[in-house]
Amino acid sequence: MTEPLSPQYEPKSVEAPLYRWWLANGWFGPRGTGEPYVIIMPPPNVTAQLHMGHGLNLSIQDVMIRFERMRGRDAVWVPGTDHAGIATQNVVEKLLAKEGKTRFDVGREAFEQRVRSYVAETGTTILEQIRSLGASCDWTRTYYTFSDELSRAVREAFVSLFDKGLIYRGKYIINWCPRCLTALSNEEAEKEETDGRIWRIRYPLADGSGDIVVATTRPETMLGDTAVAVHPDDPRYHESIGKQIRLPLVGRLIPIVADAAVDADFGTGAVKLTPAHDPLDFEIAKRHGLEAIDIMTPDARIAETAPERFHGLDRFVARKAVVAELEAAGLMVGVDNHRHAVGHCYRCDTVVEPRYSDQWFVRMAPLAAPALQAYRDGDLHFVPERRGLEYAQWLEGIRDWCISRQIWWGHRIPVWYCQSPGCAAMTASRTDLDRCPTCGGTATQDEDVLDTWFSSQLVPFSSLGWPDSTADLARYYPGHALVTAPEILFFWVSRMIMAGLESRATLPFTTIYLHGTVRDTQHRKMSKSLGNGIDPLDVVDRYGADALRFTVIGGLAVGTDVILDPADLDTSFASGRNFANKLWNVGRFLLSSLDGPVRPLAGADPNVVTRAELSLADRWIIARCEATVREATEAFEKLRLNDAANAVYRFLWNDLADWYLEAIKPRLYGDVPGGDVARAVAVQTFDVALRLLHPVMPFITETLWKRLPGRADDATIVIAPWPRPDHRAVDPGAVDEFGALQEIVGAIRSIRAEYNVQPGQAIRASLARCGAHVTAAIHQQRSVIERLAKLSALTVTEDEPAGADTAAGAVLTDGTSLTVPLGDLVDLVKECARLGQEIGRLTAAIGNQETKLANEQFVSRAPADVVEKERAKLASWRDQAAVLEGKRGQLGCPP
RNA sequence: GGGCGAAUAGCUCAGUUGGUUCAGAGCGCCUGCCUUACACGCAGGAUGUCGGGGGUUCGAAUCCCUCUUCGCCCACCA
Repeated sequence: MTEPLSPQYEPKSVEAPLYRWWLANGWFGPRGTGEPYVIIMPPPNVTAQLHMGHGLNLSIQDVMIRFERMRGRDAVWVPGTDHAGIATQNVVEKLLAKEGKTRFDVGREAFEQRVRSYVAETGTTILEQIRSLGASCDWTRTYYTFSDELSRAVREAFVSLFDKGLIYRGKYIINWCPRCLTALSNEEAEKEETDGRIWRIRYPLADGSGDIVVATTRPETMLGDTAVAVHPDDPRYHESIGKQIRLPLVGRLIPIVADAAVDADFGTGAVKLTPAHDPLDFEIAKRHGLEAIDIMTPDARIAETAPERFHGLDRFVARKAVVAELEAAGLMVGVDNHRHAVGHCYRCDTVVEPRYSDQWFVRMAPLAAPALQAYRDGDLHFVPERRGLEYAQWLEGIRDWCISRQIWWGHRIPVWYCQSPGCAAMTASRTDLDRCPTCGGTATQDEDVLDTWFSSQLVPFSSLGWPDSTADLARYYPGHALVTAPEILFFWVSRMIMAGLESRATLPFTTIYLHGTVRDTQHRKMSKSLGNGIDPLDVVDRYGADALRFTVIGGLAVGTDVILDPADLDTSFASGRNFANKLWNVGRFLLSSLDGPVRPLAGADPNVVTRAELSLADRWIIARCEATVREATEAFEKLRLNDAANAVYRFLWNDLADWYLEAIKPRLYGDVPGGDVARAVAVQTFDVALRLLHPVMPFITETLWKRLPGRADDATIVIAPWPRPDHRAVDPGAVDEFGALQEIVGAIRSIRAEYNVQPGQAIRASLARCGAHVTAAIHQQRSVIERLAKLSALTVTEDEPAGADTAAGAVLTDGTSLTVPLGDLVDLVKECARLGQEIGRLTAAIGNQETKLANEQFVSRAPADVVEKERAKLASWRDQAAVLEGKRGQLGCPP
């Protein structure tokens, strides 16, 4: 750890060994003391590869957990993976497809085995990738939603809900994915606005007395029609109610029924009813005792319940065939374009088919009520706040949750059916059953598995040992924050809240941070299929994890998306990469200037640096450091992570590096006295800044911090104490006075640039009309100003210096007059114009200000302090303008 | 169809309670510099009807109304 530092930061050589060192020392684990602070990681799919969404999500969580850890909390970040039922099954099915097989060819048990071994191989990949970002998880608690332990929790939750009557089985219209061959929950059927068509079809009355025209967006479903419905009060159809229709193409006789659910104003006001394939139709049919004819096979082909010529046709092929036949029969009245929302499978994007089938459901209303109440009571803190409204609205309109899936990869539903004809008992059980507990007959388990989200909703407590009463559970439940993308607010976050309230009678967390999405420059979501993704591992490899983290955190306004350019990583991650390098060089410079022990700044040590020894620059950087501590701490607390990161950035770059280090170089080099004090101040403020930055850039801060003087070999910034505000460091006088010096230096630099003074050429400058404090400051920091503005001499006079007829000049905001004699370099015409322009600007401002202050309304109604400030402003501007006029006079400028 | 939000520099966005952070930052752009920590750098610059219109107010990027344009969530008008 003591080899010389390279001029350019090389994250690759630093990060991996450092992470191993952290792990070896167990600093990410729980301390067991202090108030717990717990974050449960949203489990990535067990087959996932790290993408930028993870990069963003994990960076945020790690910042939060590291911040709280340094503040002394017993910070525990619980990582895990999700078995991801449908998604994982799809992956393995694709592998099988390459061998020309389906899961049905290999059989259920062999398939499950195949998935298990696949997951065993790849399951640790994503966790390894997470480590490369520097995530300070408690790896001893890594969970997996399909482990034996969590499977036991799933059974417990299921049976408990079943026993309370909150889980039931029944035949309803559910969302069916014909590709995945399973039922989906409402949330898993993503509605997408789609341009479609709506056809108007003539249905003839059986008695030949006329016809009725129905409208439909899915003509193929007519093969399963069992009625036509109209509104009972619709005068157009009053006479038709109760009559029979001869269903075209099929020949079946179906009734016309009246139901208030029909909207008379939509379409033709008459709805064809296909109870087996539409939820509204199903509802109406139930009320009228109508039959439901399922005309589709699981893979959405026309089934044998429809006329034979359609058998086996894909639903969209059948649609064309039905339309063609209806047209040929002269029954097609017309077709219109129609934009409507169509459900798509969230895993494979196939159009979802509403399907009548036997499924398991969770009764949600009783679970939703307390979850909604918690929000209304203000017990849930959403970031950004408006997301809470979405949460509440979803709960208000909650519908029962279909939890059974007709796939093979997942927690088998723990329900056994008695095979004895006389018994047929249905038993939910925590343990496997062979025999029916009622009659002792053979019992067989339900074939379906549970929705993946049924298991992941339990992780805030199942990952801590529930249903056993473990010490972990007692200490680390409930947790505190939950950080995730808004897409899974309903899938996961809401359900965790309901599950926590149901199983543990406590909210699983109280802060819900919902971050934006990572997008490309065209604001498209990054995706494999678009090829616009950024591989975080690639970014880490090029620029380091710290650069990635700073870039996303620093650019992350609360609740907004992060825009990155996949085609230009250099530019996308420039801010993080550049800052890391800057920081590296600040550290390199500082460390190289330290020889021997550095005196402490505070404490009882007789060697301590006293306040009297501090120069203005010292007091200023200490005050700025103090302000940064306050600003960053408050921003982290409010989860304004970008504000915190940028506050430290500004301090380190714009204050410490740009001004302070430049100011103390002569002292450090020994050219002027006070080097030991400067070293002490620089080391202390740098130490503080490193700690403030550590949550965002853990690797580089640790690397530099460890090299600061006086560190033991096993010292780590990971658990270093968070800097505390120190009122003794607050020093508005130093901030003002050093600010005046900065303005002076800036003004001289501007003039140098304006007149192309060679960077190496020292020039003279003089100041007049300074205030007492500033005069003192100038005298104390004369060498600093001379150095920073590259001056050969700086004089301070009461009045304007004589012989300034070949000088450039400027006035500072406090009225200080700056004169820079440049001899031949000064272009008099240009200088006159420059001063004139400045005067013009001031004159305009003075005019406005005079009008404002002449306004009786303003003077009488605005608060006195505001009026006073405005008066002072006016006076100051007049003063400045007068100084500039004087300069024009000296130069002999034309009026 | 219901609900919510956004529009500020070329790009991505800050701007928290209406008045000294009030017009800002980063990236990009222009000029000059390889000044013994850093060219992934230093110094100096340019750029805006704060989406349009109306209103409230002594005072509006900030509050209200309206229009326009984008975005998000929800939704069984077939």
